[in-house]
Amino acid sequence: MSKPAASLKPRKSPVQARSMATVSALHTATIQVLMREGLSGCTTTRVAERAGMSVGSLYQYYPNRDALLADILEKHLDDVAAAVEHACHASRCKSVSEMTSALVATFLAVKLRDPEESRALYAVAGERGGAQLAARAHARIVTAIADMLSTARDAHFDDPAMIATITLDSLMGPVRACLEGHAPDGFEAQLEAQLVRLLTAYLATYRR
Amino acid sequence: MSKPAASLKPRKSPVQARSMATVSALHTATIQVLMREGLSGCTTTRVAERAGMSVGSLYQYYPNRDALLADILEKHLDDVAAAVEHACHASRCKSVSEMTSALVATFLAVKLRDPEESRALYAVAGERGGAQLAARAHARIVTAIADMLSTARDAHFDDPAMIATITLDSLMGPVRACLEGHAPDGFEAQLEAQLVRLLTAYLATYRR
Amino acid sequence: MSKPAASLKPRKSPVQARSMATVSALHTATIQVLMREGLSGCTTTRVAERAGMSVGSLYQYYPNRDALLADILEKHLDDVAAAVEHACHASRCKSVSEMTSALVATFLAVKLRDPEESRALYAVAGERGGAQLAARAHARIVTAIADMLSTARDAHFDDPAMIATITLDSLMGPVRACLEGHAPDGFEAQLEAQLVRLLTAYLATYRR
Amino acid sequence: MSKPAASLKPRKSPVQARSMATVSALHTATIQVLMREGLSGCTTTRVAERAGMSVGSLYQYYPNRDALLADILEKHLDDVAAAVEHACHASRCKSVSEMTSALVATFLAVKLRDPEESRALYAVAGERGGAQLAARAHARIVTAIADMLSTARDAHFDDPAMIATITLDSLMGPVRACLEGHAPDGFEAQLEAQLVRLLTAYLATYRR
DNA sequence: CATGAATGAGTCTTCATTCAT
DNA sequence: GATGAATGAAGACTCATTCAT
Repeated sequence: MSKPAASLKPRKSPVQARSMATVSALHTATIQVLMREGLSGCTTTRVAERAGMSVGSLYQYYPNRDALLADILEKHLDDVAAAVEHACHASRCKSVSEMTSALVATFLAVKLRDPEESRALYAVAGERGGAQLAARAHARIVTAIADMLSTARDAHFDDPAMIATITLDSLMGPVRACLEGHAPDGFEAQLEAQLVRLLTAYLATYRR
Repeated sequence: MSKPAASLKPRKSPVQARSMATVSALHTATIQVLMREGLSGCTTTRVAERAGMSVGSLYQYYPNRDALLADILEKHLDDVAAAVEHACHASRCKSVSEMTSALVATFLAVKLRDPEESRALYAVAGERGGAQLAARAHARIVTAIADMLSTARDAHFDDPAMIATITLDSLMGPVRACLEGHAPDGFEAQLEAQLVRLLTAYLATYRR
Repeated sequence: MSKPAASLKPRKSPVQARSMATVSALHTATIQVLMREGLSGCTTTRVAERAGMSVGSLYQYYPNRDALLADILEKHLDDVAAAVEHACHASRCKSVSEMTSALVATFLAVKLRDPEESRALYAVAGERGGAQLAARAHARIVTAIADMLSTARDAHFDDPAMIATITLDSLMGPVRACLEGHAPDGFEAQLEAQLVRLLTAYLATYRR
Repeated sequence: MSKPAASLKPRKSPVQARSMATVSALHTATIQVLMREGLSGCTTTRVAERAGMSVGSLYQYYPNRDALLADILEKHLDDVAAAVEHACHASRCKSVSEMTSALVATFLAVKLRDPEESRALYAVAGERGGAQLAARAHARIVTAIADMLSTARDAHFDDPAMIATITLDSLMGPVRACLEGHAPDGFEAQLEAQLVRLLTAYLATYRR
């Protein structure tokens, strides 16, 4: 992820079974290499090798390295955003406490489902193209949360977008820390309960 | 920050005035290049050039590029940790509300004093060696917060380390988001107040 | 055109109608790609694509890229040589002035009929295998001109081959310059007249 | 010579003795590789190797392959143009016959001084960037010849530029053919005399 | 026979690092 | 000590060619 990158879009739409398998292999391989070697060690050769194919094949599916990285990042972010949007929608008109529980549970579920992947992608999100994708996903999620909060049965928010932003970001902090390994033993076990407590207490200050 | 890096320690202890000035110039130059060109564009030649010296001189002070990056990251993290430790120490035996205010104010002050620098360093922290440094600083800060919380006049924490971790991480989330630019207009203005509100509400749930 | 190229000959003799059409399509496509993308941009894939077939099919007709390029060059050179031979034969026993007019007219006609093609092929002729083909065609044309000159009604040449060589080459110079675009406006319009004047004056110095 | 080529200018001005030697070595090596391997075989690695240095060093002096090729072409063309300009200037106000002799002698002298170099550069001149350089040099020489012709003591030219173009191009044709090896034995020996004869006869048709 | 995905050697170019001056 | 030219391994990417479908 750097430079001006001609096109970040994949070259072929993976319609055929073969293509899908290949793209999927690349996806997995990229995550693995990213984890093991870091962003700068995530070379096209290494990814192709790990995916069991030649560099040439990689370039049959992605026009350049950045497009590959952007693609896996985007897919991940889309998953997360979609999951949160769904949860938020389902929790409309509930109480703040219920909203919080659903949000935290959902967020942890998607983010910690494949911790390796989540962790590996933080590096990608930091770079040029990745930052934009991350920003878009962030905005999308903030909107979903804000919309949900607006319908809270037992609270009123003058500036839902701001509250939603704080909510999301203070949720992401511990999740990220957890993924990056800054966490005492047994932290993860209590993570959900603590986050629910944190956010519930926060949002409850807006109870009407 | 990559590869197995022989030694990440600076070559000379900056005892002499000259050395200190040189190292300082390198420090500044590195941050600037990091900001302008990104991690991968932060080459030794460019850093040396910006610092007004030759590459050869840079290598007089650091055994390799990673050591340089690790050094500036470490210094930054030390600053932050020291500031938080100081604030935490000064707030011992106060009320949860006072603790929260002090902590948030201090954290924002150090992190947002030079936002560019903070942001640039996230990329460094993401790579190999940086993660360890970050973990160490994180642990140090958690300890400081936990120690402070243990003395809270109006609350009791069974597991101060866990609470401290959540506290710190949920503080870092919004700060990071802010640095990375995912923030609506006027977000920063309200940031401090909201974070105080968030953490105060959270810690207050442990009020005795 | 490069490397040691196993065999430069087409794989099949275009006996069948289908083959002929295919080879012809490749011929056209190659010229077009050559013109649009230059020699180095003239890839087998692009040629096949433009010819409306797959790379695999291209390789059914030519053993390698060089053979394809050599083939189109050879065809062009054969055309030119044949035209000149014909004109020279038809002008035997005429006056120097008539010979000159016929030669110039014929040469310009074939070379400028499709200027793009002629130009594109110069690049091909420059490389390895192309030089030999060009040399052969050159020799053939020189012979034709020399034979014609030997029969001139109003002049006598002691060394017809030498005179023919000078004649041909000094004709090719302006033609090439014209094709390559080094030519003032209106140059082309006067080209034929000037070349006739040039060569007539030259050959007339051998008038008996 | 292809693509958009950022900058075609050398990176350092070869002011120091060392630099000059290095650049000179690259110059020679490039010509040699160009001759032996053709334009497409003239790779940066090969050139550096032949010049007895590493690729890195080559890139210390030229920003990319095209700049290297353009530079040697430009130097050659400048030499030729300068020589012709000088000769033309020195022959002002002479007779057509004297002008012709001087022009032909000068042109052959510069072009055949180092035939290898001249020949190798034709391929370079064919490509994108090279064509422009060639066009510029061509125009410069045509102007020089036209200016000279205008002052001819024994002839008058209504359109000196056109005549000069024909003159130059019909001179270049045989020279080029000679360099490319399309020439019977003993051709070169008579070349000068024949070219003088050719051009003198041509220009004499404009005698007043 | 046609197809086009797969291959991988080979290109250009960069950059961390060294060392002669 | 400082300098910066030289090095060359390594990376991104291309493309001629093959071969399973």
